[in-house]
Amino acid sequence: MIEVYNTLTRQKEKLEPGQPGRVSMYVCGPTTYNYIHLGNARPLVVFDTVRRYLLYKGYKVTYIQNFTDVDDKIIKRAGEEGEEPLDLAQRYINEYFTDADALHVMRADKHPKVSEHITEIIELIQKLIADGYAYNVDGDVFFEVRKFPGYGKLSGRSLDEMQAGARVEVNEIKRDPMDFALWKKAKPGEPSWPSPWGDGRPGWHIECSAMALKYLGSGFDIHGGGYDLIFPHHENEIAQSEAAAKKPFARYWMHNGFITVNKEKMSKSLGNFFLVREILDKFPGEVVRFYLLSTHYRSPLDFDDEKLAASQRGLERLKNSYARLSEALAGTGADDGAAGEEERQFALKLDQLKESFEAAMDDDFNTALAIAVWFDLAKEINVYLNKFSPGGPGASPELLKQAEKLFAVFNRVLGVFKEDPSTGRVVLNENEDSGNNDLVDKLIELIVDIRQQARKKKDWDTADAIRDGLKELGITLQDTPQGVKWKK
RNA sequence: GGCGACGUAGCCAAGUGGCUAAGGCGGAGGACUGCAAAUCCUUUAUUCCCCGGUUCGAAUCCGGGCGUCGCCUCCA
Repeated sequence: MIEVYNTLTRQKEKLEPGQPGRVSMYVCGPTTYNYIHLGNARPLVVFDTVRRYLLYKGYKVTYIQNFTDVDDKIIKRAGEEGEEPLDLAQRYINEYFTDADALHVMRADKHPKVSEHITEIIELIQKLIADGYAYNVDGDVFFEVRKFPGYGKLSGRSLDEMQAGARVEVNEIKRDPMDFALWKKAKPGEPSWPSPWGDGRPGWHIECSAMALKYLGSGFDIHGGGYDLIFPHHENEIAQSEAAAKKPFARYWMHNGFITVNKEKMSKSLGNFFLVREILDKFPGEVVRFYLLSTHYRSPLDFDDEKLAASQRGLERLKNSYARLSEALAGTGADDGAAGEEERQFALKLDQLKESFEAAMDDDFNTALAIAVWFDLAKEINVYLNKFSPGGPGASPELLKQAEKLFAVFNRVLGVFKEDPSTGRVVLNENEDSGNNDLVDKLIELIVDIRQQARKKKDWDTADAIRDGLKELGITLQDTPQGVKWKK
């Protein structure tokens, strides 16, 4: 049984999809006026992981993530760069996929764009006007919040409370300061579309309502996004959608916590943001993803290079264990396969670990705990493998395969390492450049050979000098029982 | 001002009424090695911000205090 923390009810609830065996999800995607930053990346990775776990549990998942390609910030940026707003938005949509791919975020079933859903948006607004929830003031259309009784139910505040704060800009043409724009009258030089109220473009909130209703219908299962979207964005989505459809919009609202820098929210206005691709210059995507999942999704996550580096070292541990496993598996030829006490223990552990992993994920997608279970798996693999010395009796290939499979399952759910689609096996080093630089490789091997000759003669001074010298060039040598391993 | 979240080891981070307070990084010790490196193993919080209270029993519940952060305006 999966439990989900629902922002709407402020508690964990049993996940019961509207249609048995199917889960529909809508996640608010980025406004594409720049490369995405780490704060944008968190919901992508978090909800991608939710999706992956639901798939693992056998649900058919319909996953929609929009792009906001019509927006004030896009228009502003386009003006600065002398580019058409829609072209600029499309450019960053393409760039988005580069980053998302690096983080192993699966493609949504549909990535709808605002600019391609103007018709649906207009129809929705028309309905809201017809039903008395919205009004047109000379080409600007607003949603009248006082007409929607449930306004404030998601963010947990009342209209009166919000106005007590009274930091809302005064806008004479609105009936209530909290009313928000559904349709904005066109200004010269801005992208606009014809509508019954004159040329203009959609307000921010209406797009998500229109697209979610179109692709998932009202009463779909999970709506996700960042914590800061609760108000006003999601509050307004609920108001519009439920006013129009006369029934609940989304059943479970999930919100991820912020990425912080020195404990302060990472945001564009504070200027303390880090672009995903800047980070990817220093760390592989799998490390970034692993780091993003190392904390529960609702908690804040503080970012700095040190923490990523710590994650990277932790990930090495997982990789090593899997590499050892693969090596052992390749080496186990003729084995008695006798199921001794060691084997029974190990088999039992594997079962327990699988259960623990699922229990962690069932509990509101507790990836931090799930990762701990993953480390436990690595340890159990190591402990089991340590019982066998090279040349002696081998480990059980059956169990090793089972362990490998479990590792791959954990990996598939968390999406950390790439997977070989044909074998289902984990790919540990997707970014390693293979094959090129033949000459350099050959030179290194020549040097290594010479060093080996020195070592044979116990000429340690020469051997160490070569090792130190190569190290300074960024090449590390390891003398192992299987021979010398080197790494650039 | 209104509303909300959080405070667990040197650092990160699970756990929210009861077995020995997960896991990772770092540290320490050991195995391996010519020495290293890498790896593996072991170890690392008598205690969960502080003070009261409830309870047979609290990191976990309640009250108060201190501190940090967030939302209320575009933001993932």
